[in-house]
Amino acid sequence: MTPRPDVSAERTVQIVEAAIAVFSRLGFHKARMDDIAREAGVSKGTLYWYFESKDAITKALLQHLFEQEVQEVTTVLAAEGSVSERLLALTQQLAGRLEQQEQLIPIIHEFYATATRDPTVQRTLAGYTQAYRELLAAHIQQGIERGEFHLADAEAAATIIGSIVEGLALLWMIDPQTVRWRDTFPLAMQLLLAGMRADRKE
Amino acid sequence: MTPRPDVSAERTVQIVEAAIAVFSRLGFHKARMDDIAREAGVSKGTLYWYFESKDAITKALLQHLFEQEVQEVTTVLAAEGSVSERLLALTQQLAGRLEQQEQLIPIIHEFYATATRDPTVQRTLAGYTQAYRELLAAHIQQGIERGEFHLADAEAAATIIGSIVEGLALLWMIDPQTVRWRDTFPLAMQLLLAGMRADRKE
Amino acid sequence: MTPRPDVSAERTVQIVEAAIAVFSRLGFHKARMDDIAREAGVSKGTLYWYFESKDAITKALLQHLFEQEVQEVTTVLAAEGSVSERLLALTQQLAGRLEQQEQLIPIIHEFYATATRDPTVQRTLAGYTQAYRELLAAHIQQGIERGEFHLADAEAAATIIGSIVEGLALLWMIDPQTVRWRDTFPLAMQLLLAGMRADRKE
Amino acid sequence: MTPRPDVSAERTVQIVEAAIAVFSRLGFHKARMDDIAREAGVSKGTLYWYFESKDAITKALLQHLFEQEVQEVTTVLAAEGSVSERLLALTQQLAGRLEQQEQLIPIIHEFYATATRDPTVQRTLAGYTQAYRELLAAHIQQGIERGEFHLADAEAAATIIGSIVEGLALLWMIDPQTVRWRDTFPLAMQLLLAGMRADRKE
DNA sequence: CATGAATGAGCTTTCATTCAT
DNA sequence: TATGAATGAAAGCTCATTCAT
Repeated sequence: MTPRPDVSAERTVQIVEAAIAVFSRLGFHKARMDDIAREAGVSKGTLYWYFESKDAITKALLQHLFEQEVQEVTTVLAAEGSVSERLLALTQQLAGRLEQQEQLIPIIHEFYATATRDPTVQRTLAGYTQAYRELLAAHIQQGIERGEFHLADAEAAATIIGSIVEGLALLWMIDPQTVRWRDTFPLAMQLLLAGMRADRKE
Repeated sequence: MTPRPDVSAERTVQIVEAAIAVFSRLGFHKARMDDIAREAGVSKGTLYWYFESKDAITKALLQHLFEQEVQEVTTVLAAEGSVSERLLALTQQLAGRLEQQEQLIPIIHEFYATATRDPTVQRTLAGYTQAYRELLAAHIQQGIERGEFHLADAEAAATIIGSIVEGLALLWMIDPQTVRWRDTFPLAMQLLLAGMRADRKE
Repeated sequence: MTPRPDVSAERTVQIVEAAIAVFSRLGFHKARMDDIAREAGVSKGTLYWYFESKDAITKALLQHLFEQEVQEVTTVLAAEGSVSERLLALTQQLAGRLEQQEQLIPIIHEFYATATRDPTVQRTLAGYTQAYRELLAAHIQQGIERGEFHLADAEAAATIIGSIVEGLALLWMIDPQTVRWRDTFPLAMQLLLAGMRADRKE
Repeated sequence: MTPRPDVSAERTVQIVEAAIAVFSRLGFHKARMDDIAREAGVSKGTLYWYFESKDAITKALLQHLFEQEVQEVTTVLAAEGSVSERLLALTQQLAGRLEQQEQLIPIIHEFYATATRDPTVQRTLAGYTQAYRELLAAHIQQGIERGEFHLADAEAAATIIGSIVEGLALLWMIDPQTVRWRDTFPLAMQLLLAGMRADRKE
């Protein structure tokens, strides 16, 4: 008669978080369902009660991460100030995020790599990156209209910013010793914004 | 008893190229040694005659790919003209290369992702990206000394260019429909170069 | 506090009938307790309230089926007329039953097959087939005593009739296209009865 | 250079025979691939080198048995003498075979039971039983033409004989204590043959 | 040098059963 | 009585690697 509290939601989170921990430690392919179960403090069967498969856990995990990311970017870009200022603020925001989630970057890249061979993954990821780029593009367009930037193609500029984010994270993953994200990202943005402000004619 | 010619070298290349084909088709984790053997037209045992393990093939493969790349970049940057012109020429060069090697991008990303967990891969890849960045940095430094750029940190600028290359390739992999590498990469370089030429003061 | 009516009996039947439906559809080994629960419209826990295990459901199911069968055979054989006539009537009866219960035949065969390895199943099934054969034997014995049949061993003859029933059902299960039970079973009985009536001397 | 002798054929037989032993002991569903491997004295991997799956082993096994059976029946029926005599000889032959293969009968029935749910199994089994029945039918037809039998439908008679064979084996499987195959099968054939010889008019 | 049969640890997923509520 | 979340032992299959020939 006493309805048990619905633990479904928290169990799901619990499992996803365990998966994040295990994937961070071992990577997707070396992580076994047993590892995730042990980390989550539940049995292997419970994993399958809440998720269809290992892949399903992975997808939930990444969805979780991407949603957070788009959300944060939205918030930062909604602040006061010139578009340039907001974009520079974004670099700080993302630098912080990267530092927090260091160990997740390889998982994300493993997942990226599967996009070419799995249309569902492809579509999901493309959806997120498009949302991201559209968000940036809208702000850049605003900057163009306000006369802040001299630029024809806001979309392309947005893609370039996205590329720098992803590319720096990637180089950092390959070579964390030498690549200094914290300084380099703001510099990149400064140079890019300077270029966008400049009256180029060639 | 005429000594047979040493077929070692060509067998090695044959196997590496088979591995490239198979990895492209299936990805690293789904590619079986049997697949590579069949593709190379040799037996599985032969694979192990020339390579210690699947990982060893992988490393040879990466070497194969990156050596070519660094070589080409070196050549392009050795051309006549201002540093800006040479860097813009580089964008053309790399765009062409990307188009030719579409199918390799996901493999390379799989390896990037493993770098965090495999120190050998890490070291190999870091070595290549460093070589790449140093090459760029040297040219940018030249540009600074000639007064072409107003910039303190040639290394950071080199990293930024590298990031754009890698980041655009990544976004294109995720979303080939929307990301237009051919146009975006030159634009990125133009904006960046404009920024590097500008007298920034903040 | 009016005592609720005992729903035990109807729940039991409800579950057994659900099991029949599910086993028919999927076979014993592929049928999961979840499937039976869903089919019965109860929870999996309820299944275990009424039955100890999947095997217990199975045994109840077999009982359910065989009790009906022995009952019907008894009724048909209790009719008026010569033993031959009654046995021929039985063929009509069984042919009809087979047609109604087409989907049950494979399940029954799965249980037959397990008899060798499960003494309980063995005993249960052997009990039913013995009851069946004794019933037939009693009637055949009557036929012998009345001079209708020239035959020494009523038991063996009963077993033969049982064999034809089971064997035809089996062949029909294997090859429903070619085996025409409706015609073949009466013919078999006619030939057998003719043989039983004949004065054989070898 | 010295070609190794092809052990493929004998390995296959070795595995099938191990499977027969294990299936006899445990039944199809309880038999694990590990059990078969251990019994055959090879590794589990070797099983999969020679057979695609557990099912494939089962099918090879049964094909083996059925082919033998049809072969033996063909041989016995090719003997001298009246059709009646040959059919009676067949009962001896099959009784011997049954005794030898006692433990295989449950496996065969497990397989029969799957026919309804697996069209491939269905087709295979139907093929064998048809071959069997056609063989019998041809001989019975001969008996009809020679005036040995008074009978319209040789096919149906063949099916009846087949039913008795299968049905007796089935009842014996269920109740080996009470069903006496050795005596009952010849009696069944005698009664049936007597019926086929008799001038029936009802 | 080359072959390919053989190995066996490892992994995901299934599902009968239990038990707190 | 009834529920359904939780359990965990299985089991089929894969595949990098080895090694006798």
